[in-house]
Amino acid sequence: MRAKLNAQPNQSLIDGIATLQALATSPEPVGCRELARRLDADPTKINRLLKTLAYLGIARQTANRKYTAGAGMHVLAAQSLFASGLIRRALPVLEGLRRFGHTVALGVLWGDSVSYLFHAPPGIEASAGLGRIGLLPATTSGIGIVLLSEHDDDEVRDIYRDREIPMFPDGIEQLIAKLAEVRALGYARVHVADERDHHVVAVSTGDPAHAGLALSGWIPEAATEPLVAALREAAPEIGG
Amino acid sequence: MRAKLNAQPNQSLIDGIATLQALATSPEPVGCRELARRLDADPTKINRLLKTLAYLGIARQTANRKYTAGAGMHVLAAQSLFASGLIRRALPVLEGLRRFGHTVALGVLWGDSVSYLFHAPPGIEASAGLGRIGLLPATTSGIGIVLLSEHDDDEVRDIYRDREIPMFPDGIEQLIAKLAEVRALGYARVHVADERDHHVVAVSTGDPAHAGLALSGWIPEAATEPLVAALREAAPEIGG
DNA sequence: TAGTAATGTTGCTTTATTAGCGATTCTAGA
DNA sequence: TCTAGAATCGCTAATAAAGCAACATTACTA
Repeated sequence: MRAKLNAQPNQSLIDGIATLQALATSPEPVGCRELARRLDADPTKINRLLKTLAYLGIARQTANRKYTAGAGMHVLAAQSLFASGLIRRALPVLEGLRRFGHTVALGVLWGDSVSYLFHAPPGIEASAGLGRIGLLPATTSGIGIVLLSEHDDDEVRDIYRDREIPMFPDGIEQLIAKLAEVRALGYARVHVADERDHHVVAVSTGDPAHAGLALSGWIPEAATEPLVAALREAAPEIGG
Repeated sequence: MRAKLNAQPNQSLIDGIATLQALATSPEPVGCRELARRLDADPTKINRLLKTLAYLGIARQTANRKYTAGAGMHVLAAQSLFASGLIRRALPVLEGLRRFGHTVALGVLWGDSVSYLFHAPPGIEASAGLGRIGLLPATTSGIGIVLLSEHDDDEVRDIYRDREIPMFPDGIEQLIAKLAEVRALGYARVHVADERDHHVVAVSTGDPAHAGLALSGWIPEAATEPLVAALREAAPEIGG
């Protein structure tokens, strides 16, 4: 469930995290004004937030004055991903799931996006599955769908208010109906959006759910159940 | 080099990141008042910062009202570590360095701490090297020492002002002298603080340096040079 | 089960921080 | 060398944040 705004939120922190998010999702170092344009914010304000982040070591400025993630961001990242045990618990479990010969994925939902912590098709080294895929729209992802289904319908409506919804051309009601189906099933089965007749099956992990686990590939309807059972067996090992 | 404070830093963002750092480095979910005590800050302020972070998905509140990292933190972490390419570039390089039969490590410096992104002794799976070690005092680590040596002496004095320095009982001047030695050599060779006659050799990577690469184990003086050469060859593959 | 202590959160008011405008500095490219 | 765009600064007014006191919630013990 998404937390409600408290009585007196800190707007500077909201702006600062938005700046940091934009920075973290930029594949290349980015300039102060460009970032302000992306955020539709005043350049002076963004400059001050970036300079503050740089002072803290969360961001760093490259030789041509552009900004990118700094060592402090990597330390925070390591703490949250590694020291929390999420990746450490997950890697052997994910390795085990590869026995089915499908793509194995672990992802987390943030707003309307899914970040794939791990995504390994058959044939590549497990450790190479880290960071292969970045952020994708949540509604284009089986993991995204199963994690969205853990939200209230009202929350989903807020996330997608006045927005086109990728893969759901009929809009919010189509998405809400799909999420209801997923809730009833307890897992998501989604058609992959390419020419192959591939599907994703995905379950959530953690209580409350904070990550999703998926297998994808050529999965006929009849093969769904045993794969879901394997995912459900694996999920508590990761959820912590 | 540590960035200088700009003309108008954002104090709320500084406080917010301090709160987030304290949260990320807590091995267990932590309560609002406990966190305020650790930060020597007003509980109301910390509660508001935490609530704001929770609203953003960076933190989440557990069932017993304590706070821990949330999905948004994991997404930011994944973006900065994985999508930036740091881990993806590093893992095959680190795997290659294991041919020497020593412990291989990659770490980043933040303030007075080193976070080990990777630390794999001989005999364990490379992917298990992620997250094995958390935060350590920088001065107890070869990687910390080599990265501290990239700072101005004044910066180092600021970091350690009025503080005891782990492994440097004679204080700041002893540390400054060691850092000067490391600068002259271009690498760090540090005795491991246990009963074995083990040493670490470490070099920095990136320009400006933002991570350190190390080998540790039984390394006689005569074996230092070829190991340093291998580290120096490996470093640009990671530094990006 | 009731009481107590600790914790989490709110409302209000004051104050300090932040925002934005205009100016200045810096850098890259022609 | 000049120009344009980007980065950053200084100043001032406005608003957001801080802190105090009060209230709400929870957990533990007798």
